[in-house]
Amino acid sequence: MDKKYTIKDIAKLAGVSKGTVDRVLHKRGKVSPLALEKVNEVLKVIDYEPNLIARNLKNNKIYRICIVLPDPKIDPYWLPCLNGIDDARQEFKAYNLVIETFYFNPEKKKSFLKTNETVLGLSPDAVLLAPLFHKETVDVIEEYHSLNIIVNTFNNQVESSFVQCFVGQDLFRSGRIAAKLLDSITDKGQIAIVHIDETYKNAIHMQEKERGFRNYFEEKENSEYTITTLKLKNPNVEISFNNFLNENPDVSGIFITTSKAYQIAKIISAFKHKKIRVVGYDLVDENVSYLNQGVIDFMIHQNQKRQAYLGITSLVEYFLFHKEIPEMILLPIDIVNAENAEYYIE
Amino acid sequence: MDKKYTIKDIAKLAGVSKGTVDRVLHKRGKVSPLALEKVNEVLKVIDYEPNLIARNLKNNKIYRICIVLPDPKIDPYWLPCLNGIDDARQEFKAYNLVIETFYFNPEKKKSFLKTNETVLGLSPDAVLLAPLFHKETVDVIEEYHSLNIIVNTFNNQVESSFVQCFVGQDLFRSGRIAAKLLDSITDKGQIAIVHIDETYKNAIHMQEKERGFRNYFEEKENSEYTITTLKLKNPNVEISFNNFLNENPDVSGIFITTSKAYQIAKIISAFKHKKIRVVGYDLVDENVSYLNQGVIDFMIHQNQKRQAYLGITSLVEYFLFHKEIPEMILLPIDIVNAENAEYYIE
DNA sequence: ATAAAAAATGTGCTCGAACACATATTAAAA
DNA sequence: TTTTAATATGTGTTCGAGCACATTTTTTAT
Repeated sequence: MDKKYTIKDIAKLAGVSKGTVDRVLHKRGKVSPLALEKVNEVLKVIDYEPNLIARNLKNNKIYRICIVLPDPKIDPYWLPCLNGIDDARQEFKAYNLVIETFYFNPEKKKSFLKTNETVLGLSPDAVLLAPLFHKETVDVIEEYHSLNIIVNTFNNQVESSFVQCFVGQDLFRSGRIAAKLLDSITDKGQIAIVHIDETYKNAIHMQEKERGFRNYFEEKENSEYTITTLKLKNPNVEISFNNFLNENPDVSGIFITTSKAYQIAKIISAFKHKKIRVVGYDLVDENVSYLNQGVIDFMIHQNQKRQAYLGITSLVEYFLFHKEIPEMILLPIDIVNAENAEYYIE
Repeated sequence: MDKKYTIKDIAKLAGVSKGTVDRVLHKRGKVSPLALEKVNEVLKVIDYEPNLIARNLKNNKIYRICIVLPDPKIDPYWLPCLNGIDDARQEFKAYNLVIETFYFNPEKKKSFLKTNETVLGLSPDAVLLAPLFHKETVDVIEEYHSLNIIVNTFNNQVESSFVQCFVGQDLFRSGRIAAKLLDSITDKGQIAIVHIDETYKNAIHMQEKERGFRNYFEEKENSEYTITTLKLKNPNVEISFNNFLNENPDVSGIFITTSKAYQIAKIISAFKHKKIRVVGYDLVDENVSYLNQGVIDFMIHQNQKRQAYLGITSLVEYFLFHKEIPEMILLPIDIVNAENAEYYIE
């Protein structure tokens, strides 16, 4: 009853040859109305699922997927992505896939352009892109598109109709979550939103998080907080923030919009006056350390590993199994405290 | 350079036939020392990965996997599992797999035994089991084992050497997480651990969570809490708990060890005296509703969907791709508040 | 009516691993 | 040395989809 029908079965049932069935299934034409009718009749009754194994055995084209992302040696934020890429590579190693990683220097537009130039030269079937530089990205994507190379982006969103799929998180919502967390662990007083080393390339990220954060408190009636935004730049973070704390003794909560919560945590742990609550992003070692010490209360996990993983697998499954690529994959926004952190560290 | 070698390639390189290579690779014997040497020499140099697609095309055995779990109509806790099962079914629908679901009445041992009897009669290749009744489970697993049927368990752990893999969460740790959460949102006072409708079949679950919960506060120095355990049974939950609240005005936090936090939330939302913090389990509709109302503060997500999914996929990948089945798959323990709940509801 | 062109249909090979079976080689027995 | 047994090696088929090519049928033109 659960028997899998083959093209041969259909051919026999319809009284035609497998070639005809094949033509009907693939709408290749050259089929008489009568034969078409007969085959469709059979297809209506049975539930035909092509055997993907056989299909892939035949179609042994080598698909090449290139991943373009910032060098994790320069910005360790991207390090978990490598594990996600490895996972995907491992999972599909039986297939004819070449999955290659290409780094660029996240501080240099030129490096970004050059890396993409290299990738373009390889004419891969698809590219998974971490689009840091807005204008350059749009141009690059257009180039890929003109060569019929599919482009997925991850981590950062960029509005281009040539992007097949974006994998990432809803940053606005992520800001709201941070707000809710701080709200639940502090009473009243001043809350500081801290942007560290804001640059053109991550500004949108931070602003979106801030928007969500403020939105939460705006929606909440009779909220007893005042909210201040601070933009700090290394190497002056320590001095500036210390000054801020001294000038604002009523600070009860801090929301850091980047991976650099540990810088603030360091200052706070020295600042013994009162308990200040901290919420930040990303499970980099330093953050986890302060999380375990109780200086940071909650972290929000951006799940870069899974972003990279899903960015690749959606492409692979499209090539191999003809699965549709979704327009957007929004990952859950994981809340992490000292007790469940180990599950998310990767 | 990334070329995939085939058996034919090896044969040519070694100067033997593909039959001989096959015998060497599968250690089927009937190979002369000389030929063995020649083939091994080649294998040492190149990196041969058998093409799993071709292998599976040939070995087109139909694998049958049965999932045995409580009827979700009786206990909706199990409802998300169906989605996980469907996901797995969908993902592998191209392969020769029969994935069938069998329900039993979670309140009746007899039903459990009967369902397993039915499954045994089908002699599947593997079974994914939700082992509610301890003794009976051990016996059933032994029966499966004697028929060479692989058994994975999920949700509940049962110590039997015949279980290939357990998929679930670390309940002790989950208790600790709940403790940490309550600790971070309450100051001092009394904390109540509430077990609702504790029965033999879920007692271990609850106790393990309680152990973890208490362990957290034991480790913490100068904790200003007193912790009380309450065992409530329907239909007396409302009366008993109301009495408890009235007799203990210093209650500041509640940890409910089952999916029934909504019952407690209902009572609390009527009890206006002071803010009491609540942490519970599972994203059933009623709980989510109280989470959104702000009566429940945090939920812990047990991820039944993914438990079922991974329980199946580990089996499928073993059969299809000869992947090793891990002894244990521990899922992350997700912390959920009103803002990120939507991502986990399934 | 017949040839030529067009359309429809069927056949056969490929992909790589696995294994049955046929053939070749070597070793042991007569 | 020849026969027989044992062992080693090679060949060919299978799985299902896909596609090139061969063959058949139908249509159009002469």
